[in-house]
Amino acid sequence: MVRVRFAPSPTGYLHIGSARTALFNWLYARKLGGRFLLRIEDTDQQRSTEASTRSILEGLEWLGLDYDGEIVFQSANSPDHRAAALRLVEEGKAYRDFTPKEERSDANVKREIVERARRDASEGQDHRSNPYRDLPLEESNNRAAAGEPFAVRLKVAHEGRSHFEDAVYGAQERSYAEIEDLVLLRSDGHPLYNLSVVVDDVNMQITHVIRGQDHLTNTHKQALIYAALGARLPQFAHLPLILAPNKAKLSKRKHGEVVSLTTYRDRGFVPAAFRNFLALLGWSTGDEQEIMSLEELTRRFSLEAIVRANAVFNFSESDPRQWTDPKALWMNAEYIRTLPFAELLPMVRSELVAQRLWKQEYETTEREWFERTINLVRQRFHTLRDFSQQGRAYFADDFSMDEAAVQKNLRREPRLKELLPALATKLETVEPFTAETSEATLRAFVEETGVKSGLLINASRTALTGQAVGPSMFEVFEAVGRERSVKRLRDAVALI
RNA sequence: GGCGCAUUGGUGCAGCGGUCAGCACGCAGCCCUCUCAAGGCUGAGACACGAGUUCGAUUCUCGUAUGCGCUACCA
Repeated sequence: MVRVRFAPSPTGYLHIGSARTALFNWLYARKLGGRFLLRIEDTDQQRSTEASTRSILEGLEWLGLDYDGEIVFQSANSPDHRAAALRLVEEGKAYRDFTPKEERSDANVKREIVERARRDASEGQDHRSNPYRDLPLEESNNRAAAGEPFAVRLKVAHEGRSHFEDAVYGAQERSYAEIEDLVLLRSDGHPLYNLSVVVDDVNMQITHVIRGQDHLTNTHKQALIYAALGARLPQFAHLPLILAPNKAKLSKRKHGEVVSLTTYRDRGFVPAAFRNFLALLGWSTGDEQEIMSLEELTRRFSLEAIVRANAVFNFSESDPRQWTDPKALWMNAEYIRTLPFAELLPMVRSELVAQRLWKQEYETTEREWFERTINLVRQRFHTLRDFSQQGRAYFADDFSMDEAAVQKNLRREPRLKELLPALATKLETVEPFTAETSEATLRAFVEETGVKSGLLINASRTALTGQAVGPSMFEVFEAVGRERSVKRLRDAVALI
């Protein structure tokens, strides 16, 4: 049976790249009737937080990705990891390195790595030159027993090549000569990442490791650990990375909240829309279909169709209208306008509740009106927030007047001072008060007064909604209702 | 520095030896129209470069360039 896992570090918010990794793992598991497990890699005590773990769980839930079994907290397994390392020492597959720990400042690691590599190369230093590599086990045991600190390193063979088949990137090969005797256990006894992942993946019986491409080359090291442990290698599938517009790594420090999944929830994304968008970053069906439900994504998903090139997440810090990828925004609007009302309702409700615009009647006596109104306004909304922002005038009387709209549609024509109240009076007696009858009334009024219909229509729009744009005005009359329409037409005079 | 991976319009993807190089988002124009959307139509816009292989390369091979990743007693 297929068993996959999503293994985030709980350091900060859930990154959209991680979210996509989770999605792909989930899709793969669900497609094959397998298990989708969750492992929190909280071994970095300094940086891991409970709040972060919570936000990861919330994020998964928001995306609709449920996990199987209990959450595994990696820190709980470190005794296992340590035992595994020591067992490898006993078996001669790893050795204790008594070299004192080299201190390196975090800030310069990258540079130090490059410098050391250059130095080693020029000195012809090979990766098997550690003086403790061939220390007899007995002496090693004695020194350890005497309390001398040591790190544990894997013994990598002198000759040969490491191979594995990646489901996305194909056959991968690397010479052992390029791989150092990697540290499994730090001198303070803490297991290192590569060891921990492998031991946990073995224990969790993971069959497919689907993760970011940044792990591709390190997979050879992990393959060595699998071999030393005598465990079967899982199938690997590495995913292309999601990059910022300047093709750099997407990071919170540099790019801010666009990379955080919670941002999308908070800014009014429909989960299905964002999920759909994420699925299309680095994967496609091969045909022209882009809008897909979770069921459809599951049915059509395959590792073979994953793209190898990194994807650029296209947004613009300077343009608020493109605060995130325009296609994601488009897709969200697409979902908002096409989702069955019943599916949209809970999301609209919570938005209105949050903004104190919700009335219980919307689900009882005013249900019909509410549904018609939502269906009317959602046609031009992009996020769920719009229901309480641009849509406020439909649900409350204390909406704001857009100054530009007032200028353009009301103030430019002084005659509106008389026209609007007169129109209000006409509308007051119309029965029933619908889009059709309000239109007939307004058209008749136009005939009578000889003004242009557009003048009254646009003025009415601003009077009733505070805006210059919106749905067909006669539908707006009906949605706002007679009483409020009449009042707003009369109140608008004060603004002219 | 070494190793690895990648390279189709601004972005996301199709293409898998012969296509007018396709779709979506975005952009521009037109239609529709009471505004703005939606919708319809039209348009601008790409195979990184150089060698090979081949009757023929976007597609296969090699090289170059560029980008990204890894390289640590970080994860």
